[in-house]
Amino acid sequence: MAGTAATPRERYREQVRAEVKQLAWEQIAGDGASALSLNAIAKRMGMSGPALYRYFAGRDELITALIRDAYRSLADTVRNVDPRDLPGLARALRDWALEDPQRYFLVYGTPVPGYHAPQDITAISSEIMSVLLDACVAAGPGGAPAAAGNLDAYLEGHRHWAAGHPDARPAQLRRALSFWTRLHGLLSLELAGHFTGMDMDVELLFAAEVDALLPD
Amino acid sequence: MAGTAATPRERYREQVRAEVKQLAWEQIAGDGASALSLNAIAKRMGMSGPALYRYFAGRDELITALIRDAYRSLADTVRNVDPRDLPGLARALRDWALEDPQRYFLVYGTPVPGYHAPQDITAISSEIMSVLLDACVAAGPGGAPAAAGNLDAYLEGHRHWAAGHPDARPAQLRRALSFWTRLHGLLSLELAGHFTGMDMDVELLFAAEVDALLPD
DNA sequence: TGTACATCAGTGAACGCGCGTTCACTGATGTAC
DNA sequence: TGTACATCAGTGAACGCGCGTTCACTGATGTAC
Repeated sequence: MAGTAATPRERYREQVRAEVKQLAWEQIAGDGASALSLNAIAKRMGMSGPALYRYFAGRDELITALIRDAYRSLADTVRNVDPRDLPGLARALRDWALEDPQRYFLVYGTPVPGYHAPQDITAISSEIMSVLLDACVAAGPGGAPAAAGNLDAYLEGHRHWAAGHPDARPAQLRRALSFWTRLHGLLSLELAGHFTGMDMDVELLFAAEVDALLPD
Repeated sequence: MAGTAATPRERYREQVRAEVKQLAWEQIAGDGASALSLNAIAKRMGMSGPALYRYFAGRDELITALIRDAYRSLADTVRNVDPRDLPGLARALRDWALEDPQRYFLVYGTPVPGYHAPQDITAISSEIMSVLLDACVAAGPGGAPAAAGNLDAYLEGHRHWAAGHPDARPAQLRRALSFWTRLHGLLSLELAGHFTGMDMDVELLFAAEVDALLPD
């Protein structure tokens, strides 16, 4: 890796940090991010509460690390997909979300009260968006030339969020935005349990929505 | 109204209950539902904590009442729209969401940890869905005959959630589901602040998505 | 209209809990000569 | 290889806080005769 050979102490430090995060995720998986408690984690590790302050400056730093890891994990996941395979990208996103719903919510759900993301996290966020744009451009030309309300014209003037893709046509930008928002809508409703009473095969809905994004 | 004439005491009770809920909403608007505290509300009312137990059996009952009111409010809002005006319905939903983001999240967001909705709330939920279905049927026949993965065939066999609409065609059921999930995707990402860094006119995106749901 | 009683709103003290965080300290591990 | 010192992990006590909830009680409001 990038760093030089780690001393045993450094390796031990990283190991304990990882274990803390691991237990934090288990805690979050149960009751959500707002239930995260340093003392509870310490207890499960067989240590006393203050010991964790050797590894994290406080609760906030731990949450930040978790959120960063979640973004990083998603970014790595989508970058592992063939950049020309839009349905594959959708499937990867879905699998990632179902693997750990609370992790998904930490990224795209209700914001944690009073928390503001540091800059490196927003960087990972646009890395994800960039992969999405790649796939949406590769999927071919966009569909209908212009949607109502001249959205296409607007997008021509507001494509700063797609800075790495000056070649993308407005219809392809639209496709990326729809991909993102539509799939998030389905996933978040599913993960929140809003389909449970409906006896609905969400995967089928998901596939249909992906299909609607592809050229005829 | 339905009840008989209220005694002064009964009226006072309702008044205090309403004030408690009002302050609870203000608290939620700031820090989300998990930050709701009975003691804090009592303090803001100039009363001592235990006094609230005259009006709510506990924190859980208060949250339940708030969630019920939120669902009720949304149901009333959508029922106030011309049942044939699908774009109007979309606009009403959007306005309602923007009016109080946390109220929207209480209905469609990350579920409150450890909370299970009582039956009357799921009833209101299907009331909302029913209005949606009305508008989606009235909007005309569905678009393309069948999406990929024979979703239409599946929906013919799984339309129990649309019990009040035996006349609705599969393409119209699809339209309702897309309406719900797509607009939720946009709204929840917007309310969670995921568009803020993008300099994006979400209302335009919203209008375009609604447009895409209408027959050509 | 007045008296006797029941109902109910609200108080204040208390319980037990878990939280994040600080601080002074003990022991073990590593480093330098 | 051995000694002297510095570094660092982890402990235990403590602080202050706010939480939900219970309990016995006071005082005011309503009801019945």
